[in-house]
Amino acid sequence: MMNYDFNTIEARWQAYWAENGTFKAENNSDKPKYYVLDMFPYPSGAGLHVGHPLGYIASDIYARYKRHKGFNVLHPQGYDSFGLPAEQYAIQTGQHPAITTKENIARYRQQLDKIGFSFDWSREVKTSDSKFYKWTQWIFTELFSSWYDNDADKARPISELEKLFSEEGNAKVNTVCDEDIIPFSADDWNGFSLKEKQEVLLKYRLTYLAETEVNWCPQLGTVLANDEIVNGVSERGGYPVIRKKMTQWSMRISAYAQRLIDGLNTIDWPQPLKDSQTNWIGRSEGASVTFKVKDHDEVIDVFTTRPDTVFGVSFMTLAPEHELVAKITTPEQKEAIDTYIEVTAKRSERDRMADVKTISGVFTGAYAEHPFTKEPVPIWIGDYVLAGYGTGAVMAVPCGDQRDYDFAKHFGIAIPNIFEGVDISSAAFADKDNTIIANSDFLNGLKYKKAVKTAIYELEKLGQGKGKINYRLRDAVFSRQRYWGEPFPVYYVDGMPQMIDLKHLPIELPEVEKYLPTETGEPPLGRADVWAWDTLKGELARNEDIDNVNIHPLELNTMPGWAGSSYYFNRYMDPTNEDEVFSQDAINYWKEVDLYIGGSEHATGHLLYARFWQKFLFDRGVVPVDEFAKKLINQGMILGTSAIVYRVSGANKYVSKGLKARYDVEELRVDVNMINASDELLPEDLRNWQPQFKDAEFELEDGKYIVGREVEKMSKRWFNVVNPDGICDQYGADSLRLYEMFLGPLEQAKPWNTAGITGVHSFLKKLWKLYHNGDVFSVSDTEPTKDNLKTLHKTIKKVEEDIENFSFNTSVSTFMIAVNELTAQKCNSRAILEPLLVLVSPYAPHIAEELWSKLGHNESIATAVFPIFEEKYLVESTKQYPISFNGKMRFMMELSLDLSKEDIEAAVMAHEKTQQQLAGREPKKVIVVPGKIVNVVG
RNA sequence: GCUCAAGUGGUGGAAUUGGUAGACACGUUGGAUUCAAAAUCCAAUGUCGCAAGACGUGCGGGUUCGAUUCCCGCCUUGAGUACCA
Repeated sequence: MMNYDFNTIEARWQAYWAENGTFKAENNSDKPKYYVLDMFPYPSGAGLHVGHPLGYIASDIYARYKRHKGFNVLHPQGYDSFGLPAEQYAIQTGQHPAITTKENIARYRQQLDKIGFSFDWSREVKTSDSKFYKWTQWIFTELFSSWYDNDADKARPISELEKLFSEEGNAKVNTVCDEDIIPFSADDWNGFSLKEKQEVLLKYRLTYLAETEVNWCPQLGTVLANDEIVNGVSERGGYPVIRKKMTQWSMRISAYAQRLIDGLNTIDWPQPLKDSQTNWIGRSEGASVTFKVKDHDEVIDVFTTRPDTVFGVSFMTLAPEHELVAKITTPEQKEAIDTYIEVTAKRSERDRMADVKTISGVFTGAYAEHPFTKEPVPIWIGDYVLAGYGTGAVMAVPCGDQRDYDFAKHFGIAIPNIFEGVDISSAAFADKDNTIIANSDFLNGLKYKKAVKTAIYELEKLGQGKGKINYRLRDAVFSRQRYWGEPFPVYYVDGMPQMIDLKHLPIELPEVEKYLPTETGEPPLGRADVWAWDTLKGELARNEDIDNVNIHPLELNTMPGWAGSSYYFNRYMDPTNEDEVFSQDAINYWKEVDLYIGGSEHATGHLLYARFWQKFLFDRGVVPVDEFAKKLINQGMILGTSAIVYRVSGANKYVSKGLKARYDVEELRVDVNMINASDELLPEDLRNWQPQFKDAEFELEDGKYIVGREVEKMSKRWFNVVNPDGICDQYGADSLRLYEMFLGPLEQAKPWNTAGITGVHSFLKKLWKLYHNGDVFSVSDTEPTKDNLKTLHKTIKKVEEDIENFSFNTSVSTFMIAVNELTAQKCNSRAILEPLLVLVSPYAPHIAEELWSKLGHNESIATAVFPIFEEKYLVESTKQYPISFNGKMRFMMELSLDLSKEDIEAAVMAHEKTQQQLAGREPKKVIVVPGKIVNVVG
């Protein structure tokens, strides 16, 4: 009866926590606040496997620890519930995505509840809930109503820009906007029609509508953002992606490029993640240089990081997509150019990336004029120049850039050398640090840095260039031709987008009979009949152009997956507020996430967009801080350990791993849940697993069938998925939690192997026994012994350090040692066993609660105070030797061995040199190594 | 190619950051208990060696009384990124 009955215990305490709202966070408290957040999951149909909860367990331990330490902890959870899989399932089955999503969420919740997390479920959010996406839509309208002021370096209301325009035109406005801005005066502005004004303002807004070249995925029937493309194919599904011009909503994230880089210095995030964001933003300093095209009015702007090499220019290269190509190509070259463009356009992004070695290009027949020498410079096109980076055109300096060099060699273009004392007969010279410029007029004899400055200065004098910082980061396309996403709060009048006022939000997703694009190529929302019309009437009434409204006055695209996840962390602070996205009281109390745990795969997606929105909301005074997460930890992936059986080719016979070399065998993956701790598979289990194995024969080694193992991603197709529910049923949630932590360092990828869980499971049984005498719960009020106290305080110290350093794996070992020691000491003293439970409780909360209540407590252990470490219980047993040298008395402590005072003194004197290095520092202890030497540690 | 991270027993991994390398756990072997199994408990388990001992943290050097830890040069693996002008 008094056995460790984890199933009953866990169910009891999970129910208790739910009933008593144990983990409900208050929005104000005398205690200091602490906000621990997990990246909320996408509720997929497959449910959770043991890899998913890893980060949740770590954050849960930390959240529970912080509670013990006296913090008011916010630890919420929710669902990123808009997304493609539910939509694709809907397309195949006709099932409404809302229904599948609801089912999946229920399943997730059930699985999460089984693990015993301390989530405050009263704050749950779902991005697909209209009560939530009302605010996603509102933030969109706020972005639309804002522009970026470079002088103030922040976003400002668009009304202030209109005022500026009406007073002084756009000449003095320093902003991040579309490139094709035409100058106008205040008078011009005031004379513009309403539509003209709207057209102009659209070029300045932080979210804007523009015809852009987008990544179009025909199979998915939608556009993708750059971070949704991996190796030239779609991240989801792996389908080809082509470039296509479409009118799309975009987010002017490029306005925040510099602040997104700078902000990284103020937050405690993993360096690799910061590096990858810095890399993605891709800042490079250089100059923009304007080349005039001979016999044309056109000019070509290029971006270069090496304006110092401007005299080395011997040709220019445009991207095949460059808009000037058609205008400047001579009649003689037209055919060759057209053919080349056609061929390049057909090559998919992937082919182009795979084939970087082949040099190709065509001469346009046109020439540019060198800004200084006025010499003609031939203009080529070539696909090594990317339309999407810089201006899509380069000034080619073959002596200084290897790609230009290869291109020049291939087409027999001149390679003038402008570097002093450098041989460029076989390769370009790109070493900036050792550059001395030659053959370059006013730049002769200058080193790199000075030459860059001088070149920019001279270009500015000519009005043909200026210093420029270029970013790789592109504005983010925000439209998706999908059904299962947030509808835009947008309608059109005379082709111009209008925002729907907050009082009419949310604009809810309409019902449609099919989830596919319409026959006319409109997004799925085009299937709904003038949806949300009632909402719109009020909006439209205030607009005099009501007669011009098109058939579909509403925006038919939906928002991308990252919309809702870009601010959800703030919404948890006040999740049920219907009047505001969150109250100022709530946001000023919680401010930001103190600890955020999630996967590193979101480095250039979610985590960048969320920082962008946070900075925008900060600019507009909605949030008090401009970085949303102070500290971030990436948990490593848990990998599956697949099990492999070896089938003799052409037979239904399976040979054990050690015998496979004797046969011609095929490898088959089988369910890992059938394999025991020594990689053994019982033939009977395999025969029963799938019909194809029913009559299988086996050749064993030493009477056993041993499988091969392979570590790979946990996935249904490899039969290596381990389900947390099964583990909870068999060993308990506490065992699962401990084992996930015990597997290895949190941030490291590591393979799962269920076999090892017996170790932590038997620890829990030993812990249980420590509080029992036979079958009877038994803890005494006897004074703890010195050894008892030493064990306890050693454990407090280590566990506290471990949690603060997020090395949860080692504290599990520490607990095991403690329990073993206390068992050996036959300790049953309440003064030891009570604090020990508090230490264990973040890791194994259910067993801790059970024993805690048996100790007579009425309150949950979650409210208990973390025990305080006292050094005196550890040092008490060590001996101290007074030692003098350099005329000063020093205190030494011998740690582990019985050496005489003389031995130690002699050893110390023998190493005076070391002592001198330590001059001024007070030595604290001596480490003694048998037969060896001694040193003083400061 | 570039950037970053990491290489420790049969396995996952420890090592107070320069101080007795291999904690803790899995696995393996032997033993106790049992009619038997499960469970539990005890012992052994880096390599070579009967032993004393020697050798051992990817490889080669260096600093140090002392190096898994610091420095230099290689090798390997993993992750990210890639014609970025």
